Amino acid sequence: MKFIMQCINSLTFEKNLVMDQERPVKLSDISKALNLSVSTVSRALKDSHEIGEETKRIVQSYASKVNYRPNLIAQSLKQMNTRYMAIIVPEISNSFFAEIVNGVEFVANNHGYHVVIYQTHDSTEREINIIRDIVHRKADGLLLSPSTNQTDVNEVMKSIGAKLPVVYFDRVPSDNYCHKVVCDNYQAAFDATTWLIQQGKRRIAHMAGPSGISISIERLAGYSAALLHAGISVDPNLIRYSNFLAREAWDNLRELEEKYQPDAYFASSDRLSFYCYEAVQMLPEPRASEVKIVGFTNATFAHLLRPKLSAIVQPAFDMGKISAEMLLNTITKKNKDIEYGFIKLPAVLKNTE
Amino acid sequence: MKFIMQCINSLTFEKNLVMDQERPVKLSDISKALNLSVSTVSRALKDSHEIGEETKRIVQSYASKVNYRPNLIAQSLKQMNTRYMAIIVPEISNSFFAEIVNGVEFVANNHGYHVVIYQTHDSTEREINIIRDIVHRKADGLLLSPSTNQTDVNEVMKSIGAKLPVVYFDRVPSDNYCHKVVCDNYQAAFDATTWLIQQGKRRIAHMAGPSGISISIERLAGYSAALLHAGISVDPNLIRYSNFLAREAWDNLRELEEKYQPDAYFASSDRLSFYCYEAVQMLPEPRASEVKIVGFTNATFAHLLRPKLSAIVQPAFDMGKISAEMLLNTITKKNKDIEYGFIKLPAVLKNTE
DNA sequence: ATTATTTACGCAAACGATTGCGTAAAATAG
DNA sequence: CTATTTTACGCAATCGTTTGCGTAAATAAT
Repeated sequence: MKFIMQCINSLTFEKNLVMDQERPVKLSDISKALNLSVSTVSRALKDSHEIGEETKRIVQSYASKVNYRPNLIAQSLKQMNTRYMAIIVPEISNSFFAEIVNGVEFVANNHGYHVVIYQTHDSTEREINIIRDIVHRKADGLLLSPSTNQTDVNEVMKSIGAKLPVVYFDRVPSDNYCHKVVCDNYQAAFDATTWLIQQGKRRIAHMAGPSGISISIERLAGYSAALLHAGISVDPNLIRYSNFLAREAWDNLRELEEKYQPDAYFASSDRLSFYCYEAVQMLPEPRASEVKIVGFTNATFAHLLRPKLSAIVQPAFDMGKISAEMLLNTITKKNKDIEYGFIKLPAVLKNTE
Repeated sequence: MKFIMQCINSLTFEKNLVMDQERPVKLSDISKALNLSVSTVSRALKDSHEIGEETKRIVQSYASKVNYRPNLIAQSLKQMNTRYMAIIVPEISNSFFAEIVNGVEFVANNHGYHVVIYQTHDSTEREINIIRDIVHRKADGLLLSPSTNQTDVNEVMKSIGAKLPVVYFDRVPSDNYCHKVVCDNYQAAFDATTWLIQQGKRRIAHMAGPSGISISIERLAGYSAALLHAGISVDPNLIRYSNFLAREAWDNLRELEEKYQPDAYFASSDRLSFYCYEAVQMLPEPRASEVKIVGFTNATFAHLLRPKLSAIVQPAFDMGKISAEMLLNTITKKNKDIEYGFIKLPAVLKNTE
């Protein structure tokens, strides 16, 4: 019995081997089999009006019988488009960006587009290489959240020019000659800070992201406005800029704790939120459980933390959807008059018990 | 002054517009400019021995001057390869898979390959469509961790046959006619369960993944072996299979708590670990802090949870690296005799205080 | 000096599709 | 019944490379 099974497997295996030799069927195969020209077959398959109904039926049924799939490489070469869009994010493991990607995929797939995901790991050098490569591979469009150091990237983007439709999201350039999708960072930061104030906090530290990028600026502005609105002066000592290296954030946190002992933290990014949380948990009680933290994060399990990490949750999925829609629009009406879009979505404060 | 700036910007803008009209330079542009044939230019650029040294220098320097980049689409069409590999994962926001992707990228990029990431969101239908699309787009290879329901996927993979080199990772088929990279799930589960036993736990529930897939089977085996090794009988009531829907896991957890009140949980996946943790935290004290949990997870911030979530951490980055290396090997020595590889890496238990 | 061999390049056919144009046959118009 | 239009298809160029083969000129061998 076992021997028989062995034989069957072996047969299946050989059959597969034979099938594997077959190359994918192409237009000329169909044209030969049906005694038609390649062009007729091509047109018949796309239901052209120049082809007789009868012929179309024959071609289409034969094509589906032999499981014909057009060679996308050849199509791309001829049509000068690839039907895929690229998205560049710092890190896919970051839930915020993962959700954005999901939103993008949702829209793109519905339009027959593919999404190719790239990670910069917050390295400008990688980012530039990626952008070059995307251009090189002829992506139809790019969704971009530029990494920390913007100047070089801008240079590259300039040199690419209108050759590649681009939609910026999250971190966006300040000028208005581009498509942008963001959340209302100012309002979110204002709300978060106001909430901390309502909890009785006064010495609220702000762990900001790299200075100079849009999100840092807007979140700082919202934080400051909330303080001033509550009649609290803004203490520059309580504001710390960190890039995305753990080291820098930790140094900032340690110094804040040593010198200023804030009674609350407002963290400007996912990673900063968790660094902050970790640093505070390492403090001796009762401070560890008294210091309140609110931070930008879309991490799915943030609500599991005790004491709580209050979270500003961005509508990442929608941001992704809208970004992709904007990109598809500019891809399809290329060469037409460009109308730059700027979408701002609200973020919500959660885990405030 | 502001007016002048405006003008400069305007000028730059127009200049860019002009540049944008330029299409990318191609071989024939170079050949015309240098009065050489296209073939000579092509060969000169790849340093062919059939071209005179002098000519090569001229061509190469001119090409780099005009910033020539070969059209990858055309190259792909001609050479019948695309120099990119696809990787299919359930969810990129899952740190385990994100790390795998990073490992894959690391190796692939070093070999001039691109990595295109696809998500199935644990939908077999999506998975099949993705695989078809990957074949369609002529990826050079595929890294695959098949989703829950394997049969349909196997069917598709069969029909693809040897046309596309594939390396399986994490969740792998049982047969030996394929390349596989996994961690030692059995040993990891054994260690985790043994640790719980050492903590004095006896009624250890196992939240298993979908039955039938490799990781579930091996982890269950390790769990059972550890119990038996400690002289504890395996109670089937304490073993619950959940697919990746939250609903099912929650029902399982509720029933376990109502009927059996385990004193520890061993969770078989990232998501299950967190569901488990959440469910236990919702129990009344003192159970909430007495019940110990250990689960497979690579989440970077798992160590922040209190009470602790002990974690079995897989060497995801290395798994990714090795998978990519295996794939590159089979891509390059296609048609040669295939030697199937099976790599098993150790996982480690962390957060055990 | 004659033949054989390199050397250094060009011609043209691929790769697999798309598409403008040309043209028989069929249909309609005059 | 001829003239014109429409229908239904084929030819061949094209997208940008790569590569087998052919061949002059230059060099080497006899």
